[in-house]
Amino acid sequence: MSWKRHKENRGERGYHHGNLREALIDAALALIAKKGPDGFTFAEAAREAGVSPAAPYRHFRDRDELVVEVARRGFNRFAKLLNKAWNKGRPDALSALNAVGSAYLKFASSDAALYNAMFESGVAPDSERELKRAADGAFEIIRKAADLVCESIQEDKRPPSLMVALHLWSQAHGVASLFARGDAARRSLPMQPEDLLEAGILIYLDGLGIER
Amino acid sequence: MSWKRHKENRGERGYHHGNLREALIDAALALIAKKGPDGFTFAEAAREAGVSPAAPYRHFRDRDELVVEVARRGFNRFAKLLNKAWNKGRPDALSALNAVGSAYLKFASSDAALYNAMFESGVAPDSERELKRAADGAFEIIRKAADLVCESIQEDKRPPSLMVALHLWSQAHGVASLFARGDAARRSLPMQPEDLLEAGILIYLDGLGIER
DNA sequence: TGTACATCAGTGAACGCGCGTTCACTGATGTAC
DNA sequence: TGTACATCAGTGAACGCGCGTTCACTGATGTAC
Repeated sequence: MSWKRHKENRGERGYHHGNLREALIDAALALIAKKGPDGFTFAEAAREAGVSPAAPYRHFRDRDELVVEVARRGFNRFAKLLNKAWNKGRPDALSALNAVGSAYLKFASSDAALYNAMFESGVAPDSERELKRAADGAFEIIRKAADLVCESIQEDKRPPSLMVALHLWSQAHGVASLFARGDAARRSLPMQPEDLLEAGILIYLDGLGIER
Repeated sequence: MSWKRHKENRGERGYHHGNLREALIDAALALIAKKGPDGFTFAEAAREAGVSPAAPYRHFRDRDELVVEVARRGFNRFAKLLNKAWNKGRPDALSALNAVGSAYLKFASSDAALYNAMFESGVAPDSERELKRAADGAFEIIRKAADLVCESIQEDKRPPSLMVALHLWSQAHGVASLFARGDAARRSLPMQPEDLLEAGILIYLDGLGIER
């Protein structure tokens, strides 16, 4: 409840909330975490934020707009985390790529509400301009990683790095969404998801013929 | 509306529906296809089946039990299709595996309602015994494929075939759920999802060191 | 073959509930002069 | 610095709606004798 800091730290607040928009997003996150991306309601988010059911309409046209905003922020945060894990490809491409993989799975499991909103909320990724920008921003990290990995392949054998990026993404998303999700639909796995993904990427890179 | 065949082929039916259970499952499928796995209601399914809102309770304890049943059937059908595509590994392991991959994606896109119920409905896969059996049955095909593929690898380099199966599954699921889904959340892709998956599997198998 | 009876599947009316949305409103905030 | 006013964010009551669930019921079906 970040808005509390703007006012008194007690429960009371004045007629104006002060930061309702943020509070609604927080509430949506909490509710998505609890009940999945379709299981939360506008009214409930308002209640959680301690505000009348009509108040959210000052900030969001409807429920959908709120979900899209949550997803957008999710992608931004996701991009930041992946970028940090990538660390400009240091100390070497392979280690950095593995770090990205782990960060991917970690995000999917510990920020399950965001990940759900981003990938399973049913919103069309291209429906909103800003949403698409944010999603592209996250994918950009994976592309950069694929680029660097491809550079170490002999030129005449070098695959299109976009394809490599898509392979990496779908492998990571597959592991995340089957075995590393943060909700009840997670499937059990006789190993750590991180290890499964790391091994898969390693084998794939061998297949590409990168030297290591 | 398979029950119609049991009765007259006209719209009328007697006091008893004749095959309400099936009709409700059909209705659930249609509604899931239209609105996603969380977007359908018990009442609406009843209406669609032309029956009073209390009638479904004779066949399903609640909404959830109906979704689980849909998912269970989905896995059974999925297993059948994959098995057919696998065709006992003929003419050779690699071709058969690719056929399985294509069948996987085809199912995800043309039976999107089933696929959604199976993987994104929020039901815990292990919550229902029969659901788990059905899901295991589908995975079993992938395991068989992985086994055969692994056999052609020099024994001292042979990876655990369970791991290989999990890699194949997550790769296929990743592509399916990002790029080959049959609903509005499908992401656009500058190539055929089948080709993306096939290329990915090929590279992966190269990395495993199978000869071909 | 007919009849009595048990079982079962679907009815329809009713209930309480929470949701989405609207409306005229009001209290707080900021700004022009 | 004070005051008048415009703007804005949130109120609270109200509405219509569809949902889930229950209930005593009733019509159809099957079976025992």
